[in-house]
Amino acid sequence: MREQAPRVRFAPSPTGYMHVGGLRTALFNWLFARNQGGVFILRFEDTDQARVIEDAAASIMDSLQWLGLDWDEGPRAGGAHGPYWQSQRLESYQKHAETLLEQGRIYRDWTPPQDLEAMRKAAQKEKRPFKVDRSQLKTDGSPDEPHVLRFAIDQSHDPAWDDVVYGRQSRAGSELDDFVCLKSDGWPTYNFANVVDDHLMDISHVLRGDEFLSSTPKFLQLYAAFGWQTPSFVHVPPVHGPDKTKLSKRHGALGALEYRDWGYLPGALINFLATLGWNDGTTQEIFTPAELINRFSLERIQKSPAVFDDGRLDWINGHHLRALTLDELVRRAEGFWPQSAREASMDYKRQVLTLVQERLKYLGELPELTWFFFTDPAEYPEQLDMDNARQWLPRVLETIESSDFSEADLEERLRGLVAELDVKTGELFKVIRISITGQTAAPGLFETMHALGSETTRRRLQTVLSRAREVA
RNA sequence: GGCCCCGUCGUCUAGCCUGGUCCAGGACGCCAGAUUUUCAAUCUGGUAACGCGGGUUCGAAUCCCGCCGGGGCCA
Repeated sequence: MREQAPRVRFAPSPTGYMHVGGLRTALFNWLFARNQGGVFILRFEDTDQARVIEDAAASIMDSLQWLGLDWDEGPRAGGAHGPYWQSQRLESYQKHAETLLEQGRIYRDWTPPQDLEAMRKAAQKEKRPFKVDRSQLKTDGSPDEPHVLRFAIDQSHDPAWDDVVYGRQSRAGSELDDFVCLKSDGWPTYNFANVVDDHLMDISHVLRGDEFLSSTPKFLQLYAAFGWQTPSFVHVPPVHGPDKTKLSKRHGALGALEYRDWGYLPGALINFLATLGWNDGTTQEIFTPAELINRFSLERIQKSPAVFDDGRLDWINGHHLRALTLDELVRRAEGFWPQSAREASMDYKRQVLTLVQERLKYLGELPELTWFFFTDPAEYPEQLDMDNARQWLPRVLETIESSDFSEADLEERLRGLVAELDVKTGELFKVIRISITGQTAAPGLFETMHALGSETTRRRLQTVLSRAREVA
């Protein structure tokens, strides 16, 4: 155990957008680093050239930035341990492989890929586990001929470690097989590059998905071969889809930027992801990022997988939305307004936001919730009773004729009308509501009328009245 | 197929290490009620779980064993 501030890294492969599962791993790394006053490093593992996608890295960085997961070292940030792209560190891998080659811990293997494939198939056919058998490999040849560099597992060394999440882990050395470190084209495998970089970047805690649990023993042998100190390992359980398999793009798992575009708040998504597989032991459900940083601890990370439940995300997001000050909400809402709101004044939009704030689950709902504040309804739901409209709307227009259109005055007059007409409040208000909003559900009636103003309110009531008369 | 990991309400989880206070607590969802001009928000109540079987023990969600189920890695 080291005394210095921890150094952690998030090391995605830029092979596509990053969905919420990967994001949570990044979040745990970040929370831990910030909680401990440590260093959060971003490194791109782009050694699988065939799978690298051009804009993926940029999209991943944009996602992290949007969420506020700032990294201290990495692309765009720099740092003393760069470069932070594995594709730019090839020489280093070759040099380190060379070292182990000289020590006999790595050997050259000229076995043609098709031979290896045949062995694999044979094993499968005989239903026995496939394991690379050194004696069957072609280990002599000319260094000029294409070959791979393979790590020689020490079968007598049973790797063991104390996983921060999963506890004591160990594996028999005899179960491990010699793995490729450098491919014939000189590029490193994930297994090799990963270990070399974590060491060179002085990573103290390797916090990553639990799919690496089973390859960790191999890594441990590499560390030992190099004589390097091993970092702490913190494997985190996967995020599952509704079908209880690891969340993937096949589930339609969204990326952070899509949540951004739907109008989710970064703080809400962080709140949600942090509590997927971690909790602070209290019954608190809603956290600000600062609170999460304060309370985060590796000890309280779960062992079991957690299903991604978007209903819960909506609830959390609604909560964060309601907690926003009006100014903040106005700022966040920019870009989510319906087209028709373009000409509207800022004051008016503020007024509208006040009315819908407690109804919003995410900002993308803004158009459907507010369109009628900017556009006259063109059609009306069938719940609009035309007979009632024909009968009552003239009286409504009369009643509000001299109103100053303050909420209080509108309320007083309309409630008075209810008494006069001797109808149910809900019945009368329903006709008015539908007439001015085109909807059966809307913000409070007086607030809405007040916001729309006298002229618009009258015009809409008049329109419905005309229609009602036409029908009759 | 081999190896590894996991298993508390539909979902997120507390509790498990240090057995009794747990006929299992909180939250989302759902249902009902209150409020009420609709919707929402809010409040109140309800719904619902220790995978199964053994064992240890006066007593097990908690400890041990087996099984079953799910997931991951290798290929």
